[in-house]
Amino acid sequence: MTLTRHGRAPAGYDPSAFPSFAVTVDVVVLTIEGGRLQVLLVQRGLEPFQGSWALPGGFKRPYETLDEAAARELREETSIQDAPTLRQLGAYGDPGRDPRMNVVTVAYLAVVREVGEIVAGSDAAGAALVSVAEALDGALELAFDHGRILADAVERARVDLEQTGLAISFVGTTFTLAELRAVYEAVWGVTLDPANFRRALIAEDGWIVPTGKRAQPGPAGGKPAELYKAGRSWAYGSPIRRPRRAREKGAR
Amino acid sequence: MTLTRHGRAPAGYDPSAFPSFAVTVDVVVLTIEGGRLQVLLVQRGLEPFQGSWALPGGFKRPYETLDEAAARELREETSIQDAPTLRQLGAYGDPGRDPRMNVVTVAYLAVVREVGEIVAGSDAAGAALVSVAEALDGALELAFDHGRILADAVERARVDLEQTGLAISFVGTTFTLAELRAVYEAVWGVTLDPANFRRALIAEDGWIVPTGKRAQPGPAGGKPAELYKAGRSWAYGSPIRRPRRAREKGAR
DNA sequence: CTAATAGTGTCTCTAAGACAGTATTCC
DNA sequence: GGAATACTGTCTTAGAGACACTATTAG
Repeated sequence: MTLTRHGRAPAGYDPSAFPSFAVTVDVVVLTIEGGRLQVLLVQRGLEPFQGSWALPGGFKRPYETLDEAAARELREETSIQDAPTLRQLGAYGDPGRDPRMNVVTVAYLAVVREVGEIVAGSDAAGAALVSVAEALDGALELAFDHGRILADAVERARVDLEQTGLAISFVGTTFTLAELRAVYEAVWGVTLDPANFRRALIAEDGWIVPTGKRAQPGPAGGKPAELYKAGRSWAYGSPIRRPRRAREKGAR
Repeated sequence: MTLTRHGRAPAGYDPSAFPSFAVTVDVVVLTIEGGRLQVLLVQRGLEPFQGSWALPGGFKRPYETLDEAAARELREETSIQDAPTLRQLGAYGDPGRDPRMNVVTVAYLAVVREVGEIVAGSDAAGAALVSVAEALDGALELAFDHGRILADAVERARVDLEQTGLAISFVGTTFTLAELRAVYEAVWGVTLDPANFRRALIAEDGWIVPTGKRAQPGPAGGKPAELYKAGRSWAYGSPIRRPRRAREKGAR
């Protein structure tokens, strides 16, 4: 048979008439630690990428959706049971991206407060949280095209931080305004004015709800910060806009 | 063999140990005609979607990238030889999305000034430009999950119109400000003030460059509009921001 | 002439941003 | 007390938006 105009096989198709692929799902798990954006990477003992780091991932199964496959991979490799912010980044299918076989991978972005216990697998030489800056500047050898995927994921996180309520996924159920501000500062690489940040959040109801409790001050002291929980408005967007003229991080 | 922790087959893998898929590429071609956003759809004579409309698309081949596959499909079905704005939307792999076989499709968005001659294929009962509003409100029966893909494409276009220089892809090499404004109005479904629109574009150099020529007025008369060409700044973004409080289209 | 479209000038109001000053903690 | 962090109040300014007005065409 020949391929039809649409490239799809008609009703009585012959499976040998079109190329077949393995389809995998890779997950970029981002979190904030020490005021810096971090990504979860695993190290594998397998050729031809022995010793290099890779994103966690695995095969899609025929009877699950892509979203379900990503959620399953996340559950299998971390102690994260439920990641509401698991979102698709895109598909990567360059020929030769996996030298062993014909693989199209679909990348996902997950944003979590903490990674928790990392589930050690049989073939994993290790797994670690790595600074995104380090992973992207070439200091770390990344397998496949995972460097490109990671770069795309970070760019997506920067956009979503402004367009969606992604920010609260980085913090716990209760948080201080300084913690929330640190999320924006780490992902965007900027410094935000604490006073204006607060004002944007309390200008309208729905962003933050006071709990009445206070956080413990750090070792250097300071006034104890109020603890808030997230309001309903995060379902629709973010109260903080990305600064047009980015103030360098650390500048004042 | 068993699947490894990463779900990938190790060096001496057995191809029968993981599920295989057909990978297709579908292209959402958007254009503006008559002040309305339109999409290119094809009608097919094949079961089980006989009589329904679908996005143009076809199989990815092993030795091309996904981007190349999308560009090839676009060339094969329209007279568009080169679409600089061909961008990936995402992957769609729900089980059963194609009842005939196991298919993961990767959707692309192309924005063009005009579709030109539509290349008729052997199995295509027809091809047409259809209003996006009509295609999405259920008036038209769309095959597979192409309704969802189209909805995602339109949402992406709305975002990219603000974040990137997508707008000039909708117009020709020279254009009037009214034409350019119509792009923003059609995609966002809003009415923009012509005066403020002009001001945003001439506030900085780099957005529009006067050609010295003037367009012919329409049948209703009016002052002939200056013809401009696009400046360099469109590579980095858009001078027009999406209105926060959307004025209804047609309101004044 | 009127209707229609292109283009100019100007006013108002909001929100971003800068920053001085106060409150409460640790040392 | 001083240093550090949390929080409040206020001023300035850039930009979005509204809209009156002028210019040039078709009929």
